[in-house]
Amino acid sequence: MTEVRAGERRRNPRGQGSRLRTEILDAASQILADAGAPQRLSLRSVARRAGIAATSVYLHFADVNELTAAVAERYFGELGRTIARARRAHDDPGLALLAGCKAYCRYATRNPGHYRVLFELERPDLGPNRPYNLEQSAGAGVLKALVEDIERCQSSRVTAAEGDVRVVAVSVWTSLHGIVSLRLSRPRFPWPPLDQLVDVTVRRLVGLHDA
Amino acid sequence: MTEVRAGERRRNPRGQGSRLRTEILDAASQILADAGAPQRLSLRSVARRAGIAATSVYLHFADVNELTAAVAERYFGELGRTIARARRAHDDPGLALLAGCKAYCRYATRNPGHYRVLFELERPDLGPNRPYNLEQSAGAGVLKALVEDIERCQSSRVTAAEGDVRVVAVSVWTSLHGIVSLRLSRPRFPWPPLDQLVDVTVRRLVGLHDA
DNA sequence: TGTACATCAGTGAACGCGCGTTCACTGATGTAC
DNA sequence: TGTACATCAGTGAACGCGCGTTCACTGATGTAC
Repeated sequence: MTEVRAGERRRNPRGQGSRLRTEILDAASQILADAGAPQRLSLRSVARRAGIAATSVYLHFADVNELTAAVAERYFGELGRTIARARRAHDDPGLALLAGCKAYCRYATRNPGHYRVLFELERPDLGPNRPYNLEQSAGAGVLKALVEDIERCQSSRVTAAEGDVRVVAVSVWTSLHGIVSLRLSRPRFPWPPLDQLVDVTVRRLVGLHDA
Repeated sequence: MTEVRAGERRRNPRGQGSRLRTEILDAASQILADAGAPQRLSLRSVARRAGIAATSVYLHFADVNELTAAVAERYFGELGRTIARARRAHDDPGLALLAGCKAYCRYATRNPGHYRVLFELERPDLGPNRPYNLEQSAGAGVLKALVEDIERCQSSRVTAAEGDVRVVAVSVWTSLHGIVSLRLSRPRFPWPPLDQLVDVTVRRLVGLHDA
Protein backbone atom coordinates (compact mmCIF):
# COMPACT_ATOMS: atom_id res chain seq x y z
CA MET A 1 0.00 0.00 0.00
CA THR A 2 1.96 2.99 -1.21
CA GLU A 3 0.58 6.28 -0.01
CA VAL A 4 1.26 9.37 -2.06
CA ARG A 5 3.43 11.47 0.16
CA ALA A 6 3.04 15.22 0.11
CA GLY A 7 6.42 16.74 0.70
CA GLU A 8 8.15 14.25 2.99
CA ARG A 9 6.90 15.68 6.24
CA ARG A 10 9.26 15.55 9.20
CA ARG A 11 8.08 14.16 12.45
CA ASN A 12 7.14 16.47 15.28
CA PRO A 13 9.68 16.95 18.07
CA ARG A 14 9.33 15.01 21.25
CA GLY A 15 6.44 16.16 23.43
CA GLN A 16 4.75 17.82 20.45
CA GLY A 17 3.02 14.71 19.19
CA SER A 18 -0.37 16.29 19.65
CA ARG A 19 0.41 18.73 16.86
CA LEU A 20 -0.48 15.93 14.48
CA ARG A 21 -4.05 16.05 15.77
CA THR A 22 -4.38 19.59 14.51
CA GLU A 23 -2.76 18.71 11.22
CA ILE A 24 -5.25 15.89 10.76
CA LEU A 25 -8.21 18.17 11.41
CA ASP A 26 -6.73 20.74 9.04
CA ALA A 27 -6.45 18.11 6.35
CA ALA A 28 -10.08 17.11 6.90
CA SER A 29 -11.06 20.74 6.56
CA GLN A 30 -9.25 21.05 3.24
CA ILE A 31 -10.95 17.96 1.89
CA LEU A 32 -14.36 19.31 2.84
CA ALA A 33 -13.56 22.67 1.29
CA ASP A 34 -12.49 21.02 -1.96
CA ALA A 35 -15.21 18.42 -2.26
CA GLY A 36 -18.14 20.38 -0.87
CA ALA A 37 -19.55 17.10 0.34
CA PRO A 38 -18.68 14.98 3.34
CA GLN A 39 -18.83 11.67 1.50
CA ARG A 40 -15.17 12.01 0.62
CA LEU A 41 -14.18 12.37 4.23
CA SER A 42 -12.68 8.95 4.92
CA LEU A 43 -9.92 8.10 7.31
CA ARG A 44 -7.66 7.25 4.43
CA SER A 45 -8.42 10.39 2.44
CA VAL A 46 -7.62 12.53 5.47
CA ALA A 47 -4.36 10.70 6.10
CA ARG A 48 -3.41 11.06 2.44
CA ARG A 49 -4.09 14.79 2.56
CA ALA A 50 -2.12 15.20 5.77
CA GLY A 51 0.80 13.32 4.20
CA ILE A 52 0.87 10.64 6.87
CA ALA A 53 0.25 6.92 7.02
CA ALA A 54 -3.36 5.91 7.49
CA THR A 55 -2.43 4.20 10.73
CA SER A 56 -1.12 7.41 12.23
CA VAL A 57 -4.67 8.70 12.56
CA TYR A 58 -5.15 6.08 15.26
CA LEU A 59 -2.58 7.80 17.39
CA HIS A 60 -5.16 10.52 18.07
CA PHE A 61 -8.57 9.07 17.25
CA ALA A 62 -9.93 5.71 18.36
CA ASP A 63 -11.77 5.19 15.10
CA VAL A 64 -13.22 7.00 12.13
CA ASN A 65 -16.32 8.10 14.04
CA GLU A 66 -14.26 9.86 16.65
CA LEU A 67 -12.47 11.69 13.87
CA THR A 68 -15.66 12.95 12.23
CA ALA A 69 -17.07 13.93 15.62
CA ALA A 70 -13.97 16.04 16.26
CA VAL A 71 -14.31 17.63 12.83
CA ALA A 72 -17.94 18.54 13.57
CA GLU A 73 -17.02 19.98 16.95
CA ARG A 74 -14.54 22.31 15.28
CA TYR A 75 -17.07 23.66 12.78
CA PHE A 76 -19.85 24.22 15.26
CA GLY A 77 -17.51 26.66 16.92
CA GLU A 78 -16.73 28.35 13.63
CA LEU A 79 -20.40 28.64 12.69
CA GLY A 80 -21.28 30.08 16.09
CA ARG A 81 -18.59 32.76 15.87
CA THR A 82 -19.63 33.69 12.33
CA ILE A 83 -23.22 34.25 13.42
CA ALA A 84 -22.23 36.19 16.54
CA ARG A 85 -20.05 38.51 14.48
CA ALA A 86 -22.92 39.31 12.11
CA ARG A 87 -25.43 39.98 14.88
CA ARG A 88 -23.13 42.31 16.77
CA ALA A 89 -23.21 44.79 13.88
CA HIS A 90 -26.84 45.70 14.62
CA ASP A 91 -28.58 47.42 17.53
CA ASP A 92 -32.10 46.78 16.33
CA PRO A 93 -33.09 43.30 17.53
CA GLY A 94 -34.99 42.50 14.34
CA LEU A 95 -32.07 43.42 12.13
CA ALA A 96 -29.67 41.55 14.40
CA LEU A 97 -31.82 38.43 14.09
CA LEU A 98 -31.98 38.72 10.32
CA ALA A 99 -28.25 39.31 10.08
CA GLY A 100 -27.57 36.19 12.13
CA CYS A 101 -29.87 34.11 9.96
CA LYS A 102 -28.27 35.36 6.79
CA ALA A 103 -24.83 34.66 8.21
CA TYR A 104 -25.93 31.10 8.99
CA CYS A 105 -27.06 30.58 5.41
CA ARG A 106 -24.01 32.20 3.91
CA TYR A 107 -21.76 30.00 6.02
CA ALA A 108 -23.59 26.98 4.68
CA THR A 109 -23.47 27.97 1.04
CA ARG A 110 -19.84 29.06 1.19
CA ASN A 111 -18.68 26.04 3.18
CA PRO A 112 -21.02 23.30 2.01
CA GLY A 113 -18.72 20.50 3.08
CA HIS A 114 -18.31 21.88 6.59
CA TYR A 115 -22.01 22.61 6.97
CA ARG A 116 -23.05 19.15 5.88
CA VAL A 117 -20.75 17.52 8.38
CA LEU A 118 -22.62 19.42 11.06
CA PHE A 119 -26.15 18.54 10.06
CA GLU A 120 -26.25 15.82 7.43
CA LEU A 121 -23.36 13.45 7.91
CA GLU A 122 -24.34 10.22 9.56
CA ARG A 123 -23.08 10.32 13.12
CA PRO A 124 -23.27 6.93 14.79
CA ASP A 125 -22.18 8.64 17.99
CA LEU A 126 -25.47 10.59 17.95
CA GLY A 127 -27.55 7.56 17.03
CA PRO A 128 -30.11 5.57 18.97
CA ASN A 129 -29.11 3.97 22.27
CA ARG A 130 -26.72 6.81 22.88
CA PRO A 131 -27.16 9.39 25.59
CA TYR A 132 -28.00 12.74 24.05
CA ASN A 133 -27.36 15.65 26.30
CA LEU A 134 -28.60 18.82 24.69
CA GLU A 135 -26.55 21.02 26.99
CA GLN A 136 -23.26 19.45 26.01
CA SER A 137 -24.11 19.23 22.33
CA ALA A 138 -21.89 21.49 20.32
CA GLY A 139 -24.77 22.91 18.32
CA ALA A 140 -26.75 23.89 21.39
CA GLY A 141 -25.07 27.27 21.65
CA VAL A 142 -26.19 28.26 18.18
CA LEU A 143 -29.82 27.47 18.93
CA LYS A 144 -29.64 29.18 22.33
CA ALA A 145 -28.47 32.40 20.71
CA LEU A 146 -31.36 32.18 18.25
CA VAL A 147 -33.89 31.80 21.07
CA GLU A 148 -32.44 34.88 22.78
CA ASP A 149 -32.59 36.93 19.59
CA ILE A 150 -36.25 36.09 19.12
CA GLU A 151 -37.02 36.88 22.75
CA ARG A 152 -35.36 40.24 22.32
CA CYS A 153 -37.58 40.93 19.31
CA GLN A 154 -40.68 40.06 21.26
CA SER A 155 -39.85 42.08 24.37
CA SER A 156 -38.93 45.16 22.39
CA ARG A 157 -42.17 44.83 20.41
CA VAL A 158 -40.63 44.81 16.94
CA THR A 159 -42.54 41.60 16.46
CA ALA A 160 -46.26 41.16 15.93
CA ALA A 161 -46.65 37.47 16.71
CA GLU A 162 -46.39 35.77 20.06
CA GLY A 163 -46.14 32.06 20.73
CA ASP A 164 -43.81 29.52 22.30
CA VAL A 165 -40.36 30.97 21.69
CA ARG A 166 -38.63 27.64 21.55
CA VAL A 167 -41.02 26.32 18.94
CA VAL A 168 -40.60 29.47 16.86
CA ALA A 169 -36.82 29.22 17.20
CA VAL A 170 -36.83 25.60 16.06
CA SER A 171 -39.13 26.62 13.21
CA VAL A 172 -36.68 29.30 12.10
CA TRP A 173 -33.67 27.02 12.44
CA THR A 174 -35.20 24.12 10.53
CA SER A 175 -36.45 26.48 7.84
CA LEU A 176 -33.01 27.96 7.34
CA HIS A 177 -31.61 24.46 7.17
CA GLY A 178 -34.13 23.51 4.53
CA ILE A 179 -33.35 26.59 2.47
CA VAL A 180 -29.64 25.86 2.35
CA SER A 181 -29.61 22.08 2.32
CA LEU A 182 -31.93 21.80 -0.67
CA ARG A 183 -29.88 24.44 -2.44
CA LEU A 184 -26.75 22.38 -1.83
CA SER A 185 -28.18 19.05 -2.89
CA ARG A 186 -30.20 20.35 -5.86
CA PRO A 187 -28.16 23.31 -7.10
CA ARG A 188 -29.70 23.34 -10.57
CA PHE A 189 -33.19 24.17 -9.36
CA PRO A 190 -34.19 27.78 -10.16
CA TRP A 191 -33.95 29.10 -6.60
CA PRO A 192 -34.93 32.63 -5.65
CA PRO A 193 -32.01 34.76 -4.41
CA LEU A 194 -30.80 33.44 -1.06
CA ASP A 195 -31.11 36.68 0.89
CA GLN A 196 -34.62 37.33 -0.39
CA LEU A 197 -35.79 33.86 0.59
CA VAL A 198 -34.25 34.12 4.04
CA ASP A 199 -35.69 37.57 4.54
CA VAL A 200 -39.24 36.58 3.62
CA THR A 201 -39.08 33.36 5.61
CA VAL A 202 -37.66 34.75 8.84
CA ARG A 203 -39.79 37.91 8.84
CA ARG A 204 -42.95 35.89 8.49
CA LEU A 205 -41.99 33.22 10.99
CA VAL A 206 -41.03 35.68 13.70
CA GLY A 207 -43.62 38.31 12.80
CA LEU A 208 -41.21 41.11 11.94
CA HIS A 209 -42.68 44.05 10.08
CA ASP A 210 -41.42 44.37 6.53
CA ALA A 211 -38.36 46.52 6.05
CA MET B 1 -18.28 -14.15 -6.33
CA THR B 2 -21.10 -16.15 -4.82
CA GLU B 3 -24.27 -14.15 -4.44
CA VAL B 4 -26.72 -15.20 -1.76
CA ARG B 5 -29.73 -16.35 -3.68
CA ALA B 6 -33.16 -15.67 -2.28
CA GLY B 7 -35.38 -18.57 -3.18
CA GLU B 8 -34.03 -19.66 -6.56
CA ARG B 9 -36.10 -17.33 -8.68
CA ARG B 10 -37.20 -18.62 -12.02
CA ARG B 11 -36.64 -16.60 -15.11
CA ASN B 12 -39.47 -14.63 -16.65
CA PRO B 13 -41.18 -16.11 -19.70
CA ARG B 14 -40.21 -14.93 -23.12
CA GLY B 15 -41.40 -11.43 -23.94
CA GLN B 16 -41.79 -10.63 -20.22
CA GLY B 17 -38.19 -9.64 -19.63
CA SER B 18 -39.23 -6.16 -18.62
CA ARG B 19 -40.85 -7.59 -15.51
CA LEU B 20 -37.38 -7.74 -14.05
CA ARG B 21 -37.22 -3.96 -14.20
CA THR B 22 -40.15 -3.76 -11.80
CA GLU B 23 -38.65 -6.41 -9.55
CA ILE B 24 -35.42 -4.44 -9.38
CA LEU B 25 -37.23 -1.25 -8.39
CA ASP B 26 -39.25 -3.20 -5.82
CA ALA B 27 -36.04 -4.54 -4.33
CA ALA B 28 -34.63 -1.01 -4.14
CA SER B 29 -37.79 0.08 -2.37
CA GLN B 30 -37.43 -2.67 0.21
CA ILE B 31 -33.85 -1.75 0.91
CA LEU B 32 -34.80 1.88 1.43
CA ALA B 33 -37.66 0.90 3.71
CA ASP B 34 -35.37 -1.29 5.81
CA ALA B 35 -32.36 0.98 6.00
CA GLY B 36 -34.10 4.34 6.21
CA ALA B 37 -31.09 5.80 4.44
CA PRO B 38 -30.10 5.78 0.80
CA GLN B 39 -26.42 5.06 1.41
CA ARG B 40 -27.14 1.34 1.30
CA LEU B 41 -28.69 1.61 -2.13
CA SER B 42 -25.94 0.17 -4.28
CA LEU B 43 -26.30 -1.74 -7.49
CA ARG B 44 -25.06 -4.87 -5.80
CA SER B 45 -27.32 -4.54 -2.76
CA VAL B 46 -30.34 -4.15 -5.02
CA ALA B 47 -29.36 -7.18 -7.10
CA ARG B 48 -28.83 -9.23 -3.95
CA ARG B 49 -32.25 -8.24 -2.64
CA ALA B 50 -33.91 -9.06 -5.96
CA GLY B 51 -32.21 -12.45 -5.97
CA ILE B 52 -30.46 -11.87 -9.28
CA ALA B 53 -26.89 -11.53 -10.46
CA ALA B 54 -25.43 -8.04 -10.22
CA THR B 55 -24.92 -8.02 -13.95
CA SER B 56 -28.61 -8.53 -14.62
CA VAL B 57 -29.29 -4.97 -13.51
CA TYR B 58 -27.50 -3.85 -16.66
CA LEU B 59 -30.21 -5.46 -18.75
CA HIS B 60 -32.51 -2.59 -17.74
CA PHE B 61 -30.29 0.25 -16.54
CA ALA B 62 -27.20 1.60 -18.25
CA ASP B 63 -25.43 2.27 -14.96
CA VAL B 64 -26.06 2.82 -11.29
CA ASN B 65 -27.08 6.45 -11.78
CA GLU B 66 -29.85 5.48 -14.13
CA LEU B 67 -31.09 3.04 -11.53
CA THR B 68 -31.25 5.62 -8.75
CA ALA B 69 -32.89 8.12 -11.09
CA ALA B 70 -35.60 5.58 -11.86
CA VAL B 71 -36.07 4.92 -8.15
CA ALA B 72 -36.49 8.65 -7.51
CA GLU B 73 -38.97 8.99 -10.35
CA ARG B 74 -41.13 6.32 -8.78
CA TYR B 75 -41.24 8.00 -5.38
CA PHE B 76 -41.98 11.46 -6.67
CA GLY B 77 -45.18 9.98 -8.03
CA GLU B 78 -45.98 8.33 -4.73
CA LEU B 79 -45.33 11.52 -2.77
CA GLY B 80 -47.51 13.55 -5.12
CA ARG B 81 -50.44 11.16 -4.80
CA THR B 82 -50.15 11.10 -1.01
CA ILE B 83 -50.34 14.87 -0.83
CA ALA B 84 -53.20 15.08 -3.30
CA ARG B 85 -55.22 12.57 -1.29
CA ALA B 86 -54.78 14.57 1.91
CA ARG B 87 -55.76 17.89 0.31
CA ARG B 88 -58.89 16.52 -1.27
CA ALA B 89 -60.41 15.86 2.14
CA HIS B 90 -60.83 19.60 2.80
CA ASP B 91 -62.95 22.30 1.23
CA ASP B 92 -61.38 25.20 3.08
CA PRO B 93 -58.25 26.23 1.15
CA GLY B 94 -56.27 26.94 4.32
CA LEU B 95 -57.04 23.54 5.79
CA ALA B 96 -56.32 21.87 2.46
CA LEU B 97 -52.92 23.54 2.34
CA LEU B 98 -52.11 22.50 5.89
CA ALA B 99 -53.27 18.95 5.24
CA GLY B 100 -51.02 18.71 2.18
CA CYS B 101 -48.04 20.01 4.12
CA LYS B 102 -48.60 17.59 6.95
CA ALA B 103 -48.95 14.74 4.47
CA TYR B 104 -45.62 15.75 2.92
CA CYS B 105 -43.94 15.61 6.31
CA ARG B 106 -45.57 12.38 7.32
CA TYR B 107 -44.49 10.76 4.08
CA ALA B 108 -40.94 11.80 4.83
CA THR B 109 -40.87 10.60 8.41
CA ARG B 110 -42.59 7.32 7.59
CA ASN B 111 -40.50 6.62 4.51
CA PRO B 112 -37.16 8.21 5.34
CA GLY B 113 -35.25 6.17 2.82
CA HIS B 114 -37.60 7.04 -0.01
CA TYR B 115 -37.74 10.70 0.92
CA ARG B 116 -33.99 11.04 1.07
CA VAL B 117 -33.57 9.56 -2.36
CA LEU B 118 -35.77 12.33 -3.65
CA PHE B 119 -34.04 15.27 -2.02
CA GLU B 120 -30.72 14.29 -0.51
CA LEU B 121 -29.13 11.53 -2.52
CA GLU B 122 -26.37 12.72 -4.78
CA ARG B 123 -27.70 12.68 -8.33
CA PRO B 124 -24.94 13.13 -10.88
CA ASP B 125 -27.65 13.29 -13.52
CA LEU B 126 -28.89 16.52 -11.91
CA GLY B 127 -25.39 17.92 -11.48
CA PRO B 128 -23.61 20.82 -13.13
CA ASN B 129 -23.24 20.83 -16.91
CA ARG B 130 -26.52 19.00 -17.21
CA PRO B 131 -29.64 20.48 -18.70
CA TYR B 132 -32.21 21.03 -15.99
CA ASN B 133 -35.72 21.41 -17.25
CA LEU B 134 -38.02 22.32 -14.44
CA GLU B 135 -41.08 21.30 -16.39
CA GLN B 136 -39.92 17.75 -16.92
CA SER B 137 -38.52 17.33 -13.43
CA ALA B 138 -40.49 14.76 -11.51
CA GLY B 139 -40.76 16.99 -8.44
CA ALA B 140 -42.19 19.91 -10.37
CA GLY B 141 -45.76 18.69 -9.97
CA VAL B 142 -45.50 18.71 -6.20
CA LEU B 143 -44.32 22.32 -6.14
CA LYS B 144 -46.92 23.38 -8.69
CA ALA B 145 -49.71 22.01 -6.51
CA LEU B 146 -48.30 23.93 -3.57
CA VAL B 147 -48.29 27.20 -5.52
CA GLU B 148 -51.93 26.63 -6.47
CA ASP B 149 -52.92 25.92 -2.89
CA ILE B 150 -51.36 29.14 -1.71
CA GLU B 151 -52.99 31.11 -4.52
CA ARG B 152 -56.33 29.67 -3.52
CA CYS B 153 -55.73 30.85 0.04
CA GLN B 154 -54.91 34.34 -1.11
CA SER B 155 -57.82 34.72 -3.51
CA SER B 156 -60.33 33.45 -0.97
CA ARG B 157 -58.93 35.86 1.61
CA VAL B 158 -58.19 33.29 4.31
CA THR B 159 -54.69 34.69 4.25
CA ALA B 160 -53.46 37.98 5.62
CA ALA B 161 -50.13 38.28 3.85
CA GLU B 162 -49.53 38.98 0.19
CA GLY B 163 -46.26 38.64 -1.68
CA ASP B 164 -44.72 36.77 -4.60
CA VAL B 165 -46.52 33.44 -4.53
CA ARG B 166 -43.66 31.49 -5.98
CA VAL B 167 -41.23 32.79 -3.37
CA VAL B 168 -43.69 31.97 -0.59
CA ALA B 169 -44.22 28.50 -2.04
CA VAL B 170 -40.49 27.85 -2.17
CA SER B 171 -40.24 29.18 1.37
CA VAL B 172 -42.89 26.73 2.55
CA TRP B 173 -41.37 23.82 0.66
CA THR B 174 -37.82 24.41 1.88
CA SER B 175 -39.08 24.92 5.43
CA LEU B 176 -40.94 21.63 5.38
CA HIS B 177 -37.84 19.96 4.01
CA GLY B 178 -35.75 21.41 6.82
CA ILE B 179 -38.23 20.26 9.44
CA VAL B 180 -38.15 16.66 8.28
CA SER B 181 -34.59 16.31 7.07
CA LEU B 182 -33.08 17.52 10.33
CA ARG B 183 -35.43 15.21 12.20
CA LEU B 184 -34.20 12.31 10.11
CA SER B 185 -30.51 13.04 10.39
CA ARG B 186 -30.55 14.09 14.07
CA PRO B 187 -33.35 12.02 15.57
CA ARG B 188 -32.13 12.35 19.15
CA PHE B 189 -32.64 16.09 19.30
CA PRO B 190 -35.65 17.07 21.48
CA TRP B 191 -37.93 18.11 18.62
CA PRO B 192 -41.35 19.63 19.19
CA PRO B 193 -44.23 17.44 17.92
CA LEU B 194 -44.13 17.27 14.14
CA ASP B 195 -47.69 18.47 13.51
CA GLN B 196 -47.32 21.43 15.85
CA LEU B 197 -44.12 22.56 14.17
CA VAL B 198 -45.60 22.24 10.71
CA ASP B 199 -48.75 24.04 11.77
CA VAL B 200 -46.91 27.01 13.28
CA THR B 201 -44.48 27.24 10.40
CA VAL B 202 -46.95 27.05 7.52
CA ARG B 203 -49.55 29.31 9.13
CA ARG B 204 -46.98 32.02 9.71
CA LEU B 205 -45.34 31.71 6.31
CA VAL B 206 -48.60 31.88 4.40
CA GLY B 207 -50.36 34.23 6.79
CA LEU B 208 -53.19 31.94 7.80
CA HIS B 209 -55.18 32.94 10.83
CA ASP B 210 -54.72 30.63 13.79
CA ALA B 211 -57.16 27.76 14.07
C1' DT C 1 -43.22 -33.26 -38.99
C1' DG C 2 -38.38 -32.45 -37.89
C1' DT C 3 -34.61 -29.67 -37.18
C1' DA C 4 -31.39 -25.82 -37.53
C1' DC C 5 -31.07 -21.38 -35.96
C1' DA C 6 -32.00 -16.87 -33.74
C1' DT C 7 -33.51 -14.63 -29.86
C1' DC C 8 -34.29 -13.80 -25.22
C1' DA C 9 -33.43 -13.75 -20.17
C1' DG C 10 -30.40 -14.07 -17.77
C1' DT C 11 -25.44 -16.00 -15.15
C1' DG C 12 -20.59 -16.24 -13.16
C1' DA C 13 -15.91 -15.16 -12.86
C1' DA C 14 -12.84 -11.60 -12.76
C1' DC C 15 -10.87 -6.68 -12.76
C1' DG C 16 -9.17 -2.83 -9.90
C1' DC C 17 -10.47 0.39 -6.47
C1' DG C 18 -10.95 2.51 -1.78
C1' DC C 19 -12.23 1.50 2.57
C1' DG C 20 -11.37 0.66 8.14
C1' DT C 21 -8.58 -1.81 11.01
C1' DT C 22 -4.75 -5.01 12.85
C1' DC C 23 -0.17 -6.04 13.72
C1' DA C 24 4.56 -5.95 14.19
C1' DC C 25 8.10 -2.73 13.36
C1' DT C 26 11.56 1.52 13.25
C1' DG C 27 14.38 5.00 14.52
C1' DA C 28 15.27 9.34 16.92
C1' DT C 29 15.54 11.40 21.50
C1' DG C 30 15.77 11.83 26.19
C1' DT C 31 16.99 9.76 30.99
C1' DA C 32 18.89 6.79 34.88
C1' DC C 33 22.82 4.85 36.62
C1' DT D 1 31.47 10.62 31.10
C1' DG D 2 29.53 6.56 28.85
C1' DT D 3 26.01 3.56 27.90
C1' DA D 4 21.80 0.82 28.40
C1' DC D 5 17.14 1.49 28.28
C1' DA D 6 12.48 3.55 27.90
C1' DT D 7 9.62 6.49 25.51
C1' DC D 8 7.73 8.84 21.79
C1' DA D 9 6.22 9.69 16.98
C1' DG D 10 5.33 7.61 13.83
C1' DT D 11 5.53 3.66 9.42
C1' DG D 12 4.37 -0.27 6.15
C1' DA D 13 2.43 -4.48 4.87
C1' DA D 14 -1.49 -7.05 5.05
C1' DC D 15 -6.47 -8.53 6.10
C1' DG D 16 -11.19 -8.91 4.25
C1' DC D 17 -14.99 -6.30 2.59
C1' DG D 18 -18.25 -4.13 -0.82
C1' DC D 19 -18.31 -1.59 -4.71
C1' DG D 20 -19.26 -0.67 -10.24
C1' DT D 21 -18.24 -2.58 -14.43
C1' DT D 22 -16.41 -5.88 -18.20
C1' DC D 23 -16.53 -10.00 -20.59
C1' DA D 24 -17.61 -14.32 -22.33
C1' DC D 25 -21.05 -17.69 -21.49
C1' DT D 26 -25.59 -20.64 -20.95
C1' DG D 27 -29.75 -22.64 -21.69
C1' DA D 28 -34.64 -22.37 -22.60
C1' DT D 29 -38.03 -21.05 -26.11
C1' DG D 30 -39.89 -19.75 -30.27
C1' DT D 31 -39.65 -19.70 -35.62
C1' DA D 32 -38.42 -20.56 -40.60
C1' DC D 33 -37.89 -23.95 -43.83
